[in-house]
Order: sequence, then C-alpha cells, then structure tokens
Amino acid sequence: MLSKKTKYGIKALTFLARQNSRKPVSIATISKSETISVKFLETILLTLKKNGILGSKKGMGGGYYLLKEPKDVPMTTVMRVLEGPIAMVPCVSLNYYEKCNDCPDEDKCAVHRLMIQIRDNSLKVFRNTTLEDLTN
Amino acid sequence: MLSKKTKYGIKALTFLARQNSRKPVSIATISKSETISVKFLETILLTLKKNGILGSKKGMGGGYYLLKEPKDVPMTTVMRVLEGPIAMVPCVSLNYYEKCNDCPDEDKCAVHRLMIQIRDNSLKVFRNTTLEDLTN
DNA sequence: TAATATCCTACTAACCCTATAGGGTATTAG
DNA sequence: CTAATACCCTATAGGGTTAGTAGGATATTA
Repeated sequence: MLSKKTKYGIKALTFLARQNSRKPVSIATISKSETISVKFLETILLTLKKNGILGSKKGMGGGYYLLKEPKDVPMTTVMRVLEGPIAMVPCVSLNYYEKCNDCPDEDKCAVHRLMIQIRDNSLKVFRNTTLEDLTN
Repeated sequence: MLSKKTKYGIKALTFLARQNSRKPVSIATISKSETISVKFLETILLTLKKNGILGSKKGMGGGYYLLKEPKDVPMTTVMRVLEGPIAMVPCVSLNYYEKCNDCPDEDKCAVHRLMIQIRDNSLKVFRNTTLEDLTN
C-alpha cells in the first residue's frame, strides 16, 4: 500500500510542477488546492526539502518551489525519498539491500526471483516517468 | 513491503509444488525445511486452505497438499489471498476498488495515472507466473 | 484408546502511520 | 523597529497492522 505521505507528496509536487513560474508557493495554498491537512503537508514538504527536491523561502511571499525542472525529476527519486525502497523485499532492493536470515541461497529462493521481476518492472515505470509527465 | 505472511506462504506453496506426489505434507515438515515458526505457518496454511488453494487431511499421515497442479495456480491468486490487493492504491484496484475522498476527478489525478501503470506491470508478472515456474 | 495432526479463536507485544501540538526562526512590509 | 507571515523542528498521541504465541477442540489412524 502506498502511504498517504507519498500520495500527498506526489500531489503537492505535481501542483508545483504545474505552476508557470518557479516562485515560492505557500503550504496553505497547496493544502487548499489538494485537500491536504496543513500540518501534515508541512512535514512532507520538509522532508522533500531536506532531500534536495524542493527549495524554500521563509517570511512573507515565501513558500516551497522546485529546485529542478519537472522533466529532470524522475519518480524513482520521489518514491525513494517519500516511500522508501521500491523493492517489496529488502533482498531485492538496489539501494537498501538486506539479506534474509532464513534463505541460504537467494538464487534458489522463489520469492526472491519473483520479486526481482516486480522490482524491475516498477523501476522501469518510475524511471521513465518524470514530474512533467504527471502534469498533463 | 511484502508481509512475512505472504513470503512464508509462497515458500510453503513452492515447497509443496516441488513434491513429486500430492500426498499430504505436515506443517512440521514444511516448517523445518523453510525455517518458519510452526505456529505462524499453521495460520498461514489455514487461510490458504480456506481460500481453496490447499486441501488438508487430519490425523496421522495427514497434512496439507495442493488442490490443483502447480501450473494451474497463478500468482495473482496467491497474492490476493495472502497479501490482499495487488494495486498500491484502492482507486486503481480491480478487485478492491474504492474511491478517494480527496480527488474529484480520477482521470486528472497524477497518483492515479502513475499507479495504474505500476498495477498493470505487476499484474502482468503475477498472471504469467505460476507455482510451477517458481519450482525451478 | 492413544498418538498424530489439523482446526480455531483469542491475545499480545512491537511497530508504523497519520495527524497534531507548540514553539522557534527567518524574512518582509510598513 | 515591529508586526505579520510562513517556514523549521521535535515530540507525541492514537489508531491500526503485523508477527508471533497460547491453548484447547476436533478428526483420523493404527
């Protein structure tokens, strides 16, 4: 299941990507437009900022803005920041690999081989989709 | 993330699929071979039975066995029984559809359109993979 | 009748997710 | 200089799910 955090995060990013200019947009504005709790959205945008996807400006006229052009933000990056690993099991994760404590031989593990296929397909989609693609 | 329940379930099913005969195999036997807690495995096999994937026999020489040939058990069925919906969000689920309370127009929702692609790719893999494929 | 093995429900401890609270800090306008 | 705006940051609470356990009931076989 996709977390609300990720869902809201993607919606907010898409909203920002749709803006004509890259001027800061306040949390309140995004919150209203996308029907997301202000406080919850605040924490989400903060993690997007800490992970180099958004920039911010404080004070009057401040808000959040994209650091890159929407076409240069692949969904792999967004998903990893918000949702964590793209793989369904740690033993097939590229960025967060972890060995299973059961399972002596990964190559012979049915779950392992099945989940590699799922991971590869998901990766293909996320890699080939940018924020720009989501604005249409 | 794939739940342990699903992971163990798939391993147990694969173990059963690898048997030459369709004679009952006891929980204890599967438990030892796959390093899964007996009690936990018990509940998993029970749900597989209740959902028509496994049959069982009580008493001495009893155990669980596949009701169909491995090649006739697609992973879509297994995943839905153990893990639930294949889709990452209810609004793109075929079997467990649910409308989002935010989001007035699904066709215009970025998350919706992205997750349909993920669902379609996962479905393709699960549909084209049977228990037999996992035994190799 | 004793041994084997599934059946079934309930329970608990741990963990994660969602959301909120409450104050701190930087910036801008007047 | 001051007030208003809006982000920054940490902590926490409540609810839900997951992983695993307990303990007895029931059916089958030898």
